[in-house]
Amino acid sequence: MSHPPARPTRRADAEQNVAKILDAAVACLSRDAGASVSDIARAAGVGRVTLYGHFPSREALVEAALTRALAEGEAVLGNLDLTGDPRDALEALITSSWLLVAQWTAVLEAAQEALPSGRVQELHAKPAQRVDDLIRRGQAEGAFRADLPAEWLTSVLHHVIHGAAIDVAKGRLDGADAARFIAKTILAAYAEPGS
Amino acid sequence: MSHPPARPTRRADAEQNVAKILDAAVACLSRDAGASVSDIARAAGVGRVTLYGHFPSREALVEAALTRALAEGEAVLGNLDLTGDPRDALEALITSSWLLVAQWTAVLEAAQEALPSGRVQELHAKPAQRVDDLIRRGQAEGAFRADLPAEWLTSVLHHVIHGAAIDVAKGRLDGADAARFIAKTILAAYAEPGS
DNA sequence: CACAACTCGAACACTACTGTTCAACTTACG
DNA sequence: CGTAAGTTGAACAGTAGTGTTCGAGTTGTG
Repeated sequence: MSHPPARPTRRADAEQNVAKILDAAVACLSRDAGASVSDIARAAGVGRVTLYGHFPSREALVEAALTRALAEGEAVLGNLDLTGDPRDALEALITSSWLLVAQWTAVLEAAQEALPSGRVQELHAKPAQRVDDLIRRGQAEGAFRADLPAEWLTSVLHHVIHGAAIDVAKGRLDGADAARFIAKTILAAYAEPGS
Repeated sequence: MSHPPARPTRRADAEQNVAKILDAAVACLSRDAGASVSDIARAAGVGRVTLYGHFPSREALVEAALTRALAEGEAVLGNLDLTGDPRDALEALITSSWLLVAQWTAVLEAAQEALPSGRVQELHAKPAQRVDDLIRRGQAEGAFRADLPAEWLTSVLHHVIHGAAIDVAKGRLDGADAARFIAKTILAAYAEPGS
Protein backbone atom coordinates (compact mmCIF):
# COMPACT_ATOMS: atom_id res chain seq x y z
CA MET A 1 0.00 0.00 0.00
CA SER A 2 2.82 2.46 0.81
CA HIS A 3 5.07 1.58 -2.09
CA PRO A 4 4.85 4.21 -4.83
CA PRO A 5 1.58 5.98 -3.99
CA ALA A 6 2.92 7.27 -0.67
CA ARG A 7 4.96 10.13 -2.15
CA PRO A 8 2.79 12.49 -4.15
CA THR A 9 5.65 13.30 -6.56
CA ARG A 10 8.25 10.77 -7.66
CA ARG A 11 11.60 11.69 -9.07
CA ALA A 12 11.66 12.02 -12.86
CA ASP A 13 13.94 9.04 -13.45
CA ALA A 14 11.78 6.87 -11.23
CA GLU A 15 8.71 7.78 -13.24
CA GLN A 16 10.65 6.95 -16.39
CA ASN A 17 11.66 3.57 -15.00
CA VAL A 18 8.07 2.72 -14.20
CA ALA A 19 7.22 3.44 -17.82
CA LYS A 20 10.15 1.33 -19.07
CA ILE A 21 9.04 -1.52 -16.83
CA LEU A 22 5.46 -1.42 -18.06
CA ASP A 23 6.67 -1.32 -21.68
CA ALA A 24 8.86 -4.33 -21.04
CA ALA A 25 6.06 -6.11 -19.20
CA VAL A 26 3.65 -5.73 -22.10
CA ALA A 27 6.33 -6.85 -24.55
CA CYS A 28 7.42 -9.87 -22.50
CA LEU A 29 3.94 -11.00 -21.54
CA SER A 30 2.82 -10.75 -25.15
CA ARG A 31 5.63 -13.08 -26.12
CA ASP A 32 5.29 -15.42 -23.14
CA ALA A 33 2.44 -15.19 -20.67
CA GLY A 34 4.58 -16.90 -18.05
CA ALA A 35 7.48 -14.47 -18.26
CA SER A 36 9.24 -14.08 -14.92
CA VAL A 37 9.81 -10.87 -13.03
CA SER A 38 13.53 -11.26 -13.73
CA ASP A 39 12.84 -11.46 -17.46
CA ILE A 40 10.76 -8.31 -17.37
CA ALA A 41 13.30 -6.43 -15.25
CA ARG A 42 16.10 -7.43 -17.60
CA ALA A 43 14.06 -6.42 -20.65
CA ALA A 44 13.38 -3.09 -19.01
CA GLY A 45 17.11 -2.60 -18.37
CA VAL A 46 16.47 -2.33 -14.67
CA GLY A 47 17.42 -4.22 -11.56
CA ARG A 48 14.95 -6.73 -10.16
CA VAL A 49 14.96 -4.94 -6.82
CA THR A 50 14.05 -1.68 -8.52
CA LEU A 51 11.06 -3.35 -10.08
CA TYR A 52 9.90 -4.59 -6.71
CA GLY A 53 10.37 -1.06 -5.45
CA HIS A 54 7.66 0.09 -7.83
CA PHE A 55 5.39 -2.95 -7.89
CA PRO A 56 4.93 -4.91 -4.69
CA SER A 57 4.28 -8.20 -6.46
CA ARG A 58 4.14 -9.89 -9.83
CA GLU A 59 0.39 -9.71 -9.61
CA ALA A 60 0.42 -5.94 -9.17
CA LEU A 61 2.80 -5.61 -12.11
CA VAL A 62 0.64 -7.69 -14.41
CA GLU A 63 -2.45 -5.77 -13.42
CA ALA A 64 -0.69 -2.47 -14.06
CA ALA A 65 0.48 -3.70 -17.47
CA LEU A 66 -3.02 -4.79 -18.38
CA THR A 67 -4.54 -1.53 -17.19
CA ARG A 68 -2.01 0.38 -19.25
CA ALA A 69 -2.59 -1.73 -22.36
CA LEU A 70 -6.33 -1.18 -22.01
CA ALA A 71 -5.82 2.55 -21.56
CA GLU A 72 -3.75 2.65 -24.76
CA GLY A 73 -6.51 0.82 -26.52
CA GLU A 74 -9.10 3.23 -25.21
CA ALA A 75 -7.07 6.12 -26.55
CA VAL A 76 -7.13 4.66 -30.06
CA LEU A 77 -10.58 3.10 -30.14
CA GLY A 78 -12.33 5.78 -28.16
CA ASN A 79 -11.96 8.21 -31.05
CA LEU A 80 -13.36 5.86 -33.66
CA ASP A 81 -16.72 6.75 -35.11
CA LEU A 82 -18.76 3.57 -35.01
CA THR A 83 -22.14 5.13 -35.69
CA GLY A 84 -22.38 4.46 -39.43
CA ASP A 85 -23.22 1.21 -41.19
CA PRO A 86 -22.36 -1.58 -38.75
CA ARG A 87 -20.43 -3.45 -41.45
CA ASP A 88 -18.26 -0.43 -42.20
CA ALA A 89 -17.87 0.32 -38.52
CA LEU A 90 -16.75 -3.22 -37.75
CA GLU A 91 -14.32 -3.23 -40.65
CA ALA A 92 -12.87 0.08 -39.53
CA LEU A 93 -12.55 -1.18 -36.00
CA ILE A 94 -10.75 -4.29 -37.15
CA THR A 95 -8.36 -2.69 -39.61
CA SER A 96 -7.37 0.15 -37.32
CA SER A 97 -6.88 -1.87 -34.22
CA TRP A 98 -6.37 -5.55 -34.83
CA LEU A 99 -2.71 -5.56 -33.85
CA LEU A 100 -3.49 -3.57 -30.75
CA VAL A 101 -6.32 -5.88 -29.84
CA ALA A 102 -4.08 -8.87 -30.48
CA GLN A 103 -1.58 -7.45 -28.01
CA TRP A 104 -4.40 -6.87 -25.51
CA THR A 105 -5.41 -10.46 -25.79
CA ALA A 106 -1.90 -11.67 -25.12
CA VAL A 107 -1.53 -9.57 -21.97
CA LEU A 108 -5.11 -10.42 -21.10
CA GLU A 109 -4.24 -14.09 -21.12
CA ALA A 110 -1.16 -13.49 -19.03
CA ALA A 111 -3.37 -11.66 -16.56
CA GLN A 112 -5.93 -14.44 -16.69
CA GLU A 113 -3.60 -16.80 -14.89
CA ALA A 114 -1.82 -14.29 -12.69
CA LEU A 115 -4.80 -12.39 -11.31
CA PRO A 116 -7.65 -13.64 -9.16
CA SER A 117 -10.52 -14.92 -11.27
CA GLY A 118 -13.02 -12.25 -12.20
CA ARG A 119 -10.60 -9.34 -11.77
CA VAL A 120 -9.74 -9.51 -15.46
CA GLN A 121 -13.34 -9.43 -16.61
CA GLU A 122 -13.81 -6.43 -14.38
CA LEU A 123 -10.98 -4.41 -15.92
CA HIS A 124 -11.81 -5.54 -19.44
CA ALA A 125 -15.52 -4.82 -19.23
CA LYS A 126 -15.58 -1.40 -20.91
CA PRO A 127 -13.71 -2.13 -24.17
CA ALA A 128 -15.54 -5.44 -24.51
CA GLN A 129 -18.81 -3.60 -24.14
CA ARG A 130 -18.11 -1.38 -27.16
CA VAL A 131 -17.69 -4.34 -29.48
CA ASP A 132 -20.75 -5.99 -28.01
CA ASP A 133 -22.83 -2.83 -28.53
CA LEU A 134 -21.76 -2.59 -32.15
CA ILE A 135 -22.68 -6.19 -32.82
CA ARG A 136 -26.06 -5.87 -31.16
CA ARG A 137 -26.83 -2.71 -33.10
CA GLY A 138 -25.84 -4.49 -36.31
CA GLN A 139 -28.20 -7.33 -35.46
CA ALA A 140 -31.03 -4.96 -34.65
CA GLU A 141 -30.57 -3.10 -37.93
CA GLY A 142 -30.46 -6.30 -39.93
CA ALA A 143 -26.84 -5.83 -41.00
CA PHE A 144 -25.67 -8.88 -39.05
CA ARG A 145 -27.34 -12.25 -38.73
CA ALA A 146 -29.66 -12.64 -35.77
CA ASP A 147 -29.89 -16.43 -35.81
CA LEU A 148 -26.84 -16.63 -33.58
CA PRO A 149 -26.54 -14.89 -30.20
CA ALA A 150 -24.49 -11.71 -29.98
CA GLU A 151 -22.26 -13.29 -27.32
CA TRP A 152 -21.22 -15.95 -29.80
CA LEU A 153 -20.50 -13.46 -32.57
CA THR A 154 -18.39 -11.43 -30.14
CA SER A 155 -16.54 -14.53 -29.09
CA VAL A 156 -15.85 -15.50 -32.71
CA LEU A 157 -14.38 -12.07 -33.37
CA HIS A 158 -12.10 -12.30 -30.37
CA HIS A 159 -10.91 -15.77 -31.18
CA VAL A 160 -10.28 -15.08 -34.86
CA ILE A 161 -8.25 -11.99 -34.00
CA HIS A 162 -6.35 -13.86 -31.33
CA GLY A 163 -5.74 -16.73 -33.71
CA ALA A 164 -4.44 -14.38 -36.35
CA ALA A 165 -2.03 -12.91 -33.84
CA ILE A 166 -0.70 -16.38 -33.07
CA ASP A 167 -0.37 -17.18 -36.75
CA VAL A 168 1.59 -14.00 -37.35
CA ALA A 169 3.81 -14.70 -34.36
CA LYS A 170 4.55 -18.20 -35.65
CA GLY A 171 5.25 -17.01 -39.18
CA ARG A 172 2.23 -18.77 -40.65
CA LEU A 173 0.59 -15.51 -41.67
CA ASP A 174 1.91 -12.23 -43.07
CA GLY A 175 1.12 -9.40 -40.69
CA ALA A 176 0.25 -7.18 -43.65
CA ASP A 177 -2.54 -9.54 -44.71
CA ALA A 178 -4.01 -10.13 -41.31
CA ALA A 179 -6.40 -7.21 -40.97
CA ARG A 180 -7.84 -7.79 -44.44
CA PHE A 181 -8.27 -11.53 -43.87
CA ILE A 182 -9.92 -11.01 -40.52
CA ALA A 183 -12.34 -8.40 -41.84
CA LYS A 184 -13.35 -10.48 -44.86
CA THR A 185 -13.83 -13.56 -42.73
CA ILE A 186 -15.80 -11.89 -39.97
CA LEU A 187 -18.07 -9.92 -42.27
CA ALA A 188 -18.91 -13.11 -44.15
CA ALA A 189 -19.49 -15.01 -40.92
CA TYR A 190 -21.76 -12.24 -39.63
CA ALA A 191 -23.80 -11.98 -42.84
CA GLU A 192 -27.46 -12.95 -42.83
CA PRO A 193 -27.54 -16.61 -43.99
CA GLY A 194 -30.19 -16.04 -46.63
CA SER A 195 -28.39 -13.23 -48.45
CA MET B 1 15.52 -45.91 -22.72
CA SER B 2 15.05 -49.22 -20.82
CA HIS B 3 11.96 -48.22 -18.91
CA PRO B 4 8.88 -50.04 -20.21
CA PRO B 5 10.01 -51.13 -23.69
CA ALA B 6 12.67 -53.49 -22.28
CA ARG B 7 10.25 -56.28 -21.32
CA PRO B 8 8.25 -57.45 -24.32
CA THR B 9 5.21 -58.26 -22.13
CA ARG B 10 4.18 -56.16 -19.17
CA ARG B 11 2.04 -57.44 -16.39
CA ALA B 12 -1.68 -56.87 -16.88
CA ASP B 13 -2.10 -54.42 -14.00
CA ALA B 14 0.88 -52.41 -15.21
CA GLU B 15 -0.68 -52.09 -18.64
CA GLN B 16 -3.90 -51.00 -16.98
CA ASN B 17 -2.09 -48.35 -14.95
CA VAL B 18 -0.49 -46.94 -18.07
CA ALA B 19 -3.98 -46.55 -19.51
CA LYS B 20 -5.27 -44.92 -16.33
CA ILE B 21 -2.35 -42.51 -16.36
CA LEU B 22 -2.93 -41.52 -19.96
CA ASP B 23 -6.63 -41.01 -19.29
CA ALA B 24 -5.80 -38.81 -16.33
CA ALA B 25 -3.16 -36.94 -18.33
CA VAL B 26 -5.62 -36.06 -21.09
CA ALA B 27 -8.22 -35.02 -18.52
CA CYS B 28 -5.81 -32.91 -16.45
CA LEU B 29 -4.04 -31.29 -19.38
CA SER B 30 -7.38 -30.40 -20.94
CA ARG B 31 -8.32 -28.60 -17.75
CA ASP B 32 -4.92 -27.04 -17.15
CA ALA B 33 -2.08 -27.21 -19.63
CA GLY B 34 0.42 -26.71 -16.82
CA ALA B 35 -0.82 -29.60 -14.70
CA SER B 36 2.03 -31.14 -12.70
CA VAL B 37 3.09 -34.76 -12.77
CA SER B 38 1.85 -35.07 -9.19
CA ASP B 39 -1.58 -33.82 -10.24
CA ILE B 40 -1.79 -36.35 -13.04
CA ALA B 41 -0.57 -39.21 -10.84
CA ARG B 42 -3.13 -38.32 -8.18
CA ALA B 43 -5.92 -38.07 -10.77
CA ALA B 44 -4.88 -41.49 -12.09
CA GLY B 45 -5.04 -42.91 -8.57
CA VAL B 46 -1.41 -43.95 -8.79
CA GLY B 47 1.81 -43.07 -7.01
CA ARG B 48 4.12 -40.54 -8.56
CA VAL B 49 6.95 -43.03 -8.62
CA THR B 50 4.81 -45.51 -10.52
CA LEU B 51 4.16 -42.89 -13.14
CA TYR B 52 7.87 -42.26 -13.54
CA GLY B 53 8.27 -46.00 -13.85
CA HIS B 54 6.24 -45.90 -17.04
CA PHE B 55 7.20 -42.51 -18.42
CA PRO B 56 10.77 -41.32 -17.96
CA SER B 57 9.84 -37.64 -17.95
CA ARG B 58 6.97 -35.21 -18.05
CA GLU B 59 7.81 -34.58 -21.69
CA ALA B 60 7.45 -38.27 -22.57
CA LEU B 61 4.14 -38.40 -20.72
CA VAL B 62 2.71 -35.40 -22.53
CA GLU B 63 3.84 -36.75 -25.87
CA ALA B 64 2.23 -40.11 -25.11
CA ALA B 65 -1.00 -38.40 -24.07
CA LEU B 66 -1.03 -36.36 -27.27
CA THR B 67 -0.29 -39.39 -29.41
CA ARG B 68 -3.11 -41.26 -27.74
CA ALA B 69 -5.57 -38.39 -28.14
CA LEU B 70 -4.67 -38.17 -31.81
CA ALA B 71 -5.10 -41.92 -32.24
CA GLU B 72 -8.56 -41.72 -30.67
CA GLY B 73 -9.39 -38.92 -33.05
CA GLU B 74 -8.17 -40.93 -36.00
CA ALA B 75 -10.42 -43.79 -35.00
CA VAL B 76 -13.47 -41.52 -35.10
CA LEU B 77 -12.63 -39.24 -38.00
CA GLY B 78 -10.97 -41.86 -40.16
CA ASN B 79 -14.33 -43.51 -40.79
CA LEU B 80 -16.06 -40.33 -41.87
CA ASP B 81 -17.02 -40.07 -45.53
CA LEU B 82 -15.85 -36.65 -46.65
CA THR B 83 -16.21 -37.18 -50.38
CA GLY B 84 -19.60 -35.56 -50.92
CA ASP B 85 -20.43 -31.86 -51.11
CA PRO B 86 -17.65 -30.05 -49.25
CA ARG B 87 -20.18 -28.01 -47.27
CA ASP B 88 -21.96 -31.14 -46.08
CA ALA B 89 -18.67 -32.88 -45.42
CA LEU B 90 -17.38 -29.98 -43.34
CA GLU B 91 -20.61 -29.75 -41.38
CA ALA B 92 -20.54 -33.48 -40.70
CA LEU B 93 -16.92 -33.28 -39.62
CA ILE B 94 -17.68 -30.43 -37.24
CA THR B 95 -20.84 -31.84 -35.67
CA SER B 96 -19.46 -35.31 -35.19
CA SER B 97 -16.14 -34.32 -33.78
CA TRP B 98 -16.06 -30.83 -32.39
CA LEU B 99 -15.85 -31.91 -28.76
CA LEU B 100 -13.15 -34.39 -29.61
CA VAL B 101 -11.23 -31.78 -31.53
CA ALA B 102 -11.68 -29.32 -28.70
CA GLN B 103 -10.07 -31.84 -26.37
CA TRP B 104 -7.26 -32.38 -28.85
CA THR B 105 -6.59 -28.68 -28.94
CA ALA B 106 -6.31 -28.50 -25.19
CA VAL B 107 -3.78 -31.32 -25.03
CA LEU B 108 -2.13 -29.93 -28.13
CA GLU B 109 -1.54 -26.65 -26.36
CA ALA B 110 -0.20 -28.42 -23.31
CA ALA B 111 2.19 -30.24 -25.60
CA GLN B 112 3.07 -26.99 -27.36
CA GLU B 113 4.89 -25.71 -24.29
CA ALA B 114 6.16 -29.03 -22.96
CA LEU B 115 7.64 -30.49 -26.14
CA PRO B 116 10.48 -29.18 -28.28
CA SER B 117 9.20 -26.82 -30.93
CA GLY B 118 8.23 -28.56 -34.14
CA ARG B 119 7.62 -31.95 -32.52
CA VAL B 120 3.94 -31.10 -32.12
CA GLN B 121 3.46 -30.11 -35.74
CA GLU B 122 5.10 -33.37 -36.69
CA LEU B 123 2.71 -35.54 -34.68
CA HIS B 124 -0.28 -33.44 -35.61
CA ALA B 125 0.43 -33.39 -39.34
CA LYS B 126 -1.86 -36.20 -40.47
CA PRO B 127 -5.17 -35.11 -38.91
CA ALA B 128 -4.47 -31.51 -39.87
CA GLN B 129 -3.89 -32.63 -43.43
CA ARG B 130 -7.37 -34.11 -43.71
CA VAL B 131 -9.04 -30.82 -42.89
CA ASP B 132 -6.71 -28.99 -45.20
CA ASP B 133 -7.49 -31.37 -48.06
CA LEU B 134 -11.21 -30.92 -47.59
CA ILE B 135 -10.90 -27.16 -47.62
CA ARG B 136 -8.74 -27.15 -50.73
CA ARG B 137 -11.14 -29.45 -52.52
CA GLY B 138 -14.01 -27.17 -51.53
CA GLN B 139 -12.16 -24.21 -52.94
CA ALA B 140 -11.35 -26.03 -56.19
CA GLU B 141 -14.97 -27.03 -56.64
CA GLY B 142 -16.22 -23.52 -55.94
CA ALA B 143 -18.02 -24.50 -52.75
CA PHE B 144 -15.70 -22.38 -50.58
CA ARG B 145 -14.36 -18.92 -51.26
CA ALA B 146 -11.00 -18.80 -53.02
CA ASP B 147 -10.16 -15.16 -52.28
CA LEU B 148 -8.56 -16.23 -49.01
CA PRO B 149 -5.75 -18.79 -48.74
CA ALA B 150 -6.61 -22.30 -47.57
CA GLU B 151 -4.14 -21.98 -44.68
CA TRP B 152 -6.13 -19.06 -43.33
CA LEU B 153 -9.46 -20.85 -43.63
CA THR B 154 -7.98 -23.83 -41.83
CA SER B 155 -6.63 -21.59 -39.12
CA VAL B 156 -10.01 -19.91 -38.67
CA LEU B 157 -11.68 -23.28 -38.22
CA HIS B 158 -9.17 -24.34 -35.60
CA HIS B 159 -9.41 -21.11 -33.66
CA VAL B 160 -13.21 -20.96 -33.72
CA ILE B 161 -13.45 -24.53 -32.45
CA HIS B 162 -10.84 -23.87 -29.82
CA GLY B 163 -12.61 -20.68 -28.80
CA ALA B 164 -15.91 -22.50 -28.51
CA ALA B 165 -14.24 -25.06 -26.25
CA ILE B 166 -12.99 -22.29 -23.99
CA ASP B 167 -16.42 -20.65 -23.93
CA VAL B 168 -18.05 -23.92 -22.95
CA ALA B 169 -15.44 -24.53 -20.26
CA LYS B 170 -16.06 -21.06 -18.81
CA GLY B 171 -19.81 -21.42 -18.91
CA ARG B 172 -20.28 -18.72 -21.53
CA LEU B 173 -21.67 -21.18 -24.06
CA ASP B 174 -23.97 -24.17 -23.83
CA GLY B 175 -22.18 -27.29 -25.01
CA ALA B 176 -25.34 -28.42 -26.76
CA ASP B 177 -25.33 -25.33 -28.97
CA ALA B 178 -21.64 -25.34 -29.81
CA ALA B 179 -21.52 -27.65 -32.82
CA ARG B 180 -24.44 -25.90 -34.50
CA PHE B 181 -23.01 -22.43 -33.87
CA ILE B 182 -19.60 -23.43 -35.15
CA ALA B 183 -20.97 -25.01 -38.31
CA LYS B 184 -23.22 -22.06 -39.13
CA THR B 185 -20.42 -19.61 -38.52
CA ILE B 186 -17.77 -21.45 -40.48
CA LEU B 187 -19.98 -22.22 -43.47
CA ALA B 188 -20.92 -18.55 -43.69
CA ALA B 189 -17.30 -17.48 -43.34
CA TYR B 190 -16.26 -19.91 -46.07
CA ALA B 191 -19.00 -18.90 -48.50
CA GLU B 192 -18.09 -17.16 -51.74
CA PRO B 193 -18.40 -13.41 -51.03
CA GLY B 194 -20.51 -12.71 -54.07
CA SER B 195 -23.22 -15.27 -53.35
C1' DC C 1 3.69 -71.46 -3.95
C1' DA C 2 7.45 -68.72 -5.21
C1' DC C 3 9.35 -65.16 -7.47
C1' DA C 4 9.66 -61.54 -10.32
C1' DA C 5 7.11 -57.64 -11.59
C1' DC C 6 5.01 -53.98 -9.84
C1' DT C 7 3.61 -50.35 -6.52
C1' DC C 8 4.27 -46.91 -3.10
C1' DG C 9 5.67 -43.26 0.29
C1' DA C 10 9.42 -40.93 2.13
C1' DA C 11 13.36 -38.63 1.42
C1' DC C 12 16.75 -36.54 -1.48
C1' DA C 13 19.12 -33.23 -4.86
C1' DC C 14 18.28 -29.90 -8.17
C1' DT C 15 16.27 -26.04 -10.60
C1' DA C 16 13.57 -21.91 -11.06
C1' DC C 17 10.71 -18.69 -9.33
C1' DT C 18 8.87 -14.99 -5.81
C1' DG C 19 9.71 -11.64 -2.47
C1' DT C 20 12.85 -9.48 1.17
C1' DT C 21 16.87 -7.40 3.32
C1' DC C 22 21.14 -4.95 3.32
C1' DA C 23 24.79 -1.97 2.43
C1' DA C 24 27.00 0.64 -1.06
C1' DC C 25 26.48 3.47 -4.92
C1' DT C 26 24.59 7.11 -8.16
C1' DT C 27 21.80 10.89 -9.31
C1' DA C 28 17.89 14.20 -9.46
C1' DC C 29 16.63 18.30 -7.42
C1' DG C 30 16.04 22.13 -4.12
C1' DC D 1 26.48 21.21 -3.12
C1' DG D 2 24.21 18.48 0.01
C1' DT D 3 20.82 15.28 0.79
C1' DA D 4 17.06 12.48 0.14
C1' DA D 5 15.31 9.58 -3.39
C1' DG D 6 16.37 6.09 -6.18
C1' DT D 7 19.17 2.13 -7.95
C1' DT D 8 21.84 -1.96 -7.61
C1' DG D 9 23.82 -6.79 -6.93
C1' DA D 10 24.42 -10.20 -3.61
C1' DA D 11 22.54 -12.99 -0.43
C1' DC D 12 18.69 -14.98 1.87
C1' DA D 13 14.25 -17.62 2.90
C1' DG D 14 10.34 -19.85 1.10
C1' DT D 15 7.69 -22.37 -2.33
C1' DA D 16 6.82 -25.58 -6.01
C1' DG D 17 8.11 -28.36 -9.48
C1' DT D 18 11.08 -32.42 -11.69
C1' DG D 19 13.45 -36.57 -11.46
C1' DT D 20 15.97 -40.17 -8.54
C1' DT D 21 16.89 -43.52 -4.93
C1' DC D 22 15.71 -46.72 -1.42
C1' DG D 23 13.46 -50.08 1.13
C1' DA D 24 9.35 -52.34 2.15
C1' DG D 25 5.12 -53.98 0.82
C1' DT D 26 1.69 -56.09 -2.71
C1' DT D 27 0.14 -58.85 -6.44
C1' DG D 28 0.03 -61.01 -10.99
C1' DT D 29 1.75 -65.07 -13.26
C1' DG D 30 4.18 -69.33 -14.36
